[in-house]
Amino acid sequence: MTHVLAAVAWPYANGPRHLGHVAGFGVPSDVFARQQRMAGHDVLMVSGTDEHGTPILVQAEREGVTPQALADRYNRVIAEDLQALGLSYDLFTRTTTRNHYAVVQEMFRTVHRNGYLVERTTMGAVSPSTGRTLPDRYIEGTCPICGFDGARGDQCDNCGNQLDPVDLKNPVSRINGETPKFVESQHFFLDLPALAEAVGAWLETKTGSPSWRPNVLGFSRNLLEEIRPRAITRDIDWGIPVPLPGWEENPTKRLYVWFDAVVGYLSASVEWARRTGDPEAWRPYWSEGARGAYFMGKDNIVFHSLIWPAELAGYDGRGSRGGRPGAFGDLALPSEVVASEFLTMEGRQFSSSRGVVISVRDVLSRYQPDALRYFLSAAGPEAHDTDFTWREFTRRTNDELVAGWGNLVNRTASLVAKNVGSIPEAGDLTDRDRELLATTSGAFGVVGDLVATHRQRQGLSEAMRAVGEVNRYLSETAPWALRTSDPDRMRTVLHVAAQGVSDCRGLLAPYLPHSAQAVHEVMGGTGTVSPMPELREVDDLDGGSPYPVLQTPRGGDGAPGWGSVPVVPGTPVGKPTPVFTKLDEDVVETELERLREEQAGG
RNA sequence: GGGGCAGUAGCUCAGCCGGUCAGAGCAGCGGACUCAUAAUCCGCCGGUCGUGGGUUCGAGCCCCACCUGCCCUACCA
Repeated sequence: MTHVLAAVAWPYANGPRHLGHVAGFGVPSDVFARQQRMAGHDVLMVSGTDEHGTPILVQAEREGVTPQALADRYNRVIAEDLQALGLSYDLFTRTTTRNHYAVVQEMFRTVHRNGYLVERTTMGAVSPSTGRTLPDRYIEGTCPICGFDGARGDQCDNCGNQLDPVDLKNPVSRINGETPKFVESQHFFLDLPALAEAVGAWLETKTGSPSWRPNVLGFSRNLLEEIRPRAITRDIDWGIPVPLPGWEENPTKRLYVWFDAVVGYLSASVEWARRTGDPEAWRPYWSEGARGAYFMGKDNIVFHSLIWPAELAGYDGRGSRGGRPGAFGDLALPSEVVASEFLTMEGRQFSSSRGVVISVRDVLSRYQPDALRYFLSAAGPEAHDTDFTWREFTRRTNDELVAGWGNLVNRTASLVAKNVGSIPEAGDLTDRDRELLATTSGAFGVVGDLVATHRQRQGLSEAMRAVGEVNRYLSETAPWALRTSDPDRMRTVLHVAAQGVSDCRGLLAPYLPHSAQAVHEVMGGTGTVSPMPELREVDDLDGGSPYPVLQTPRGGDGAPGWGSVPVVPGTPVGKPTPVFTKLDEDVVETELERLREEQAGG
């Protein structure tokens, strides 16, 4: 038994999340966490909404609400969506809790005390009307190199050169059109060069690890080569105050959103522990022997393989300036950074502004969560970008999920119900029977290894192969033809088939938890085999406003392990109702039409 | 500009460290079966593995160049 921290990227609360988001961090982390729990590990899966930073501020102003009100709204929307998908967080919280503020400030103070935060004067763009930092990406102007008009502050999309916004000609704020002012400002920088050796050494230990994708490792190493100190404060009034005299009282200086967002993994662990009644319960998940798996999309790699490890190394005092850990003690760096590539939508990149988008909520309002989970697990962007199309979604659902797995459950349950009424006893097993049972029970080892090393697509394909084997077994043994000729043999076959279905259910449970539960019940089982997250309203632990959290009941009596569990003869099985809904072919056209309208209107 | 990924049957893709690796699913065609959400099972058809070089006894798998598409480049998973 190992302590496993499943650290899931924090969705940004400036709007509902779309399919690409849950393909990147959501489904893969849940498949992993569920499988690891079944395998007997002690898993802590945490996340929450990321609620600070400029985009939320801008969006709130556009809507005429406070940033907190905007964050409240989308925090709830996102939590509800993730719940509906069945993501089994032990705690899904948010970054505007007092607990989070306190943990982030403790992180800052200790890293500062250890000497890894340095103060510098910078020249940066601010909005003349508000005095806030204007991020590079919000500045537009003429490229000083190629003369292109639509260059952004950080990069010219025309010639591809990286730019410094100070050099842009005719710079204009994309937020309100005013001309930005470039002013000197004091900021704290995370001294990455002083931590580069520690981070580099940590990365080196991951070379050759089956849990690291080579491109993530390569990309991360590359980042280390040209490492520079990085500003972690901003001129903005929405964020966590800098906990130092002279700064804390200043309403226009706040910590940079990314500095606080990654600390969320720790603060959420702490919050989870405090809510269990044992405030120290988070520690085993953050100690050296624990496994810490971080899930995100590829655009987040830098924060998880560089910035966060550097913050942790600075906190622990592992950089070139030495130091010692703060109140949380020595904190373990991630053991693996699992990054997905991107999901595209009908051949185009997801874009809310261009209407190339479908929200998680929309999909779940019309389709079963496991159909979406199946598609994303079978065809998601695990190793490279992949495309979501309605045609392929419909095909995967109908031909693989419904016709392959759903039908196997249905035909088996139906045969048992009609001919016996309960799971029959097995008589003498033939070689064919043993072969099938060896295949389905043996698949646990293979699928488990694949999921544990983040090769979930292959894992699912192996699980579905087992499904195919059971279908083939039924065709070959044809129990329906034995009813009168050899009822004893029929009972044995049905017993073996029921065992095969049970095994497949277990193999698929991490991927398809909703239907695993349903299949369990169709086959006469009782109790919970797939715990589901619950949305609860809770009080802030430190006197802030109440808020919703997701929590998932742990273990329980009926929680099955990772392996074949013998079916119990005599368990009553009635006439089954289908577990999955087959999609009508016109779903494709309907959805494409919806998308076209979205683009026309958006 | 820098970095990365991909280019394998009509379609979507597997192919980990180079030696039954030329595969799977879908589509198409033919058969079987009828327990099951017209589901399932069997068989057939189908590819000079982007292009050109190189290394090797042997290369989708390694190296170089090129072509094409995509992504990241530090506040879109």
